[in-house]
Amino acid sequence: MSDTDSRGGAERIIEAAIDLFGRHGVHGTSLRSVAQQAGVSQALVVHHFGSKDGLLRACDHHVASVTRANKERTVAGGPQLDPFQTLRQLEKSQPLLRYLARALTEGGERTRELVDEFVADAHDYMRLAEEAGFVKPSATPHERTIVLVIWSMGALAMHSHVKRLLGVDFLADDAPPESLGPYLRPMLELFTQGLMQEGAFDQMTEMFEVPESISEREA
Amino acid sequence: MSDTDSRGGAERIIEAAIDLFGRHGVHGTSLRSVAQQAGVSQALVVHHFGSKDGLLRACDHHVASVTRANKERTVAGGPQLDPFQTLRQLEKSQPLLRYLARALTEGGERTRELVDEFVADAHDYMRLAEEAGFVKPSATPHERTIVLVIWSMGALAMHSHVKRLLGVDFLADDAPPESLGPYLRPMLELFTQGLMQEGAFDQMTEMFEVPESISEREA
DNA sequence: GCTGAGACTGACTAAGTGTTCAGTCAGTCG
DNA sequence: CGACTGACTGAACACTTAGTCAGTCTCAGC
Repeated sequence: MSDTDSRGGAERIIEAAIDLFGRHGVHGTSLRSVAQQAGVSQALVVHHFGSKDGLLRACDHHVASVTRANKERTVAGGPQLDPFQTLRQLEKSQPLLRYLARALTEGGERTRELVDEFVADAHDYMRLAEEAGFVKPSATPHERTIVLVIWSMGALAMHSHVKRLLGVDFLADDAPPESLGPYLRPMLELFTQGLMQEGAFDQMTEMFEVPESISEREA
Repeated sequence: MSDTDSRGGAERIIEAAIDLFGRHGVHGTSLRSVAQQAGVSQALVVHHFGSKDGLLRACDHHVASVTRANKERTVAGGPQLDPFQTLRQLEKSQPLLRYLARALTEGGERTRELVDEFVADAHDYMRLAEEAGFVKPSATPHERTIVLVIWSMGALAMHSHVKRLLGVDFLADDAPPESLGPYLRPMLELFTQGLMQEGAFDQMTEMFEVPESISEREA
């Protein structure tokens, strides 16, 4: 909306689209509103991206490239429990994370590729962390990693409830690391001392003791 | 759709609305499509519920009453790790769970009440399970319960990815309990043996426990 | 100068949206 | 019987939607 914006129109449009798609969903966002927020005409949006679906794909591609570029930063940061922690430290990460949170649930087939990439990365980190002696070995390492990624993604998708219930804002731009405490502290406690007493395990696993068909799964 | 439907119009409309809202979202569902699926005119929908928002509230109320009615069943079932497990055993629970999964993420303030209820219930269950010797005590029991509920809700919201990655379908009507194995087995393993080795705990909790250590880090 | 390409726009279209309204029909009550 | 109620409908309403189109502007290259 500012008179002097050095960035090109297409770039401003994608930025506005990510913000509005994340805020109100795809169906709840019109090309008009995207154009208005970007300070351009609606026709220009179609001119650049062909259609609303084309704009959506461009947004996905943009988010994917940003997250991919951050993989190196994640690797350098040592063992990581939360795959989105490094994304949070990006500048202006709030709209991007909000878009990602929404895409994870209503994206359907579109987000499949991105999620698979998160899982693959997490698998690498877990293997490294296990070799470094940070995490314990598992009877089903593949499934365990998937469950952990699902929980992280799910918690991101539930960010509004997390903020209300714990006072932890996953989308905050300038949140200091210790502000995540009310979420991370019980998580770390669960991941060290566990949740259940020893006896409860055998009692509950009986129900799921099917032939070891799943353990065949491997990459 | 069927010529002879004993149920009243309002009931059929709510059922159709829950199905379509859960499938395509609120913005992606028109009153026309709801009326068509219910085998009724669009005007009747407005006649019964006043507006689209009124229909939405009626759906929320319906879901809330069903889940509330199942609280007793949950209590009788003993210690429960997943607050949605009993919902899954309902007949025709698939549309209801899908609606719930979508409402959890895009419901915003609307779903606040329902989520708070889930948390309050989970708090009761955790206290009972702790007294029964099933789960270990926690330094932050309140936050721990919230985190567990958030993970459960988040996993439900991620049901499409869970199905693709683990072959576990949270929304399946006729799924036998052991079909949840690939999800529940690593979860139980995490909750008994934990995830991290003993040494890793102190190393990572430093960041969130003592404020002085952080100021030292920055200096 | 001129040409052509591409960013960019206002005006338009056809379809779809939630909502309004007048009115039909089957019952119920006095 | 007539008055009345409530479920139910078709047709219209005003509005928004994604997408089209003709045409303007800027600017590099000849």
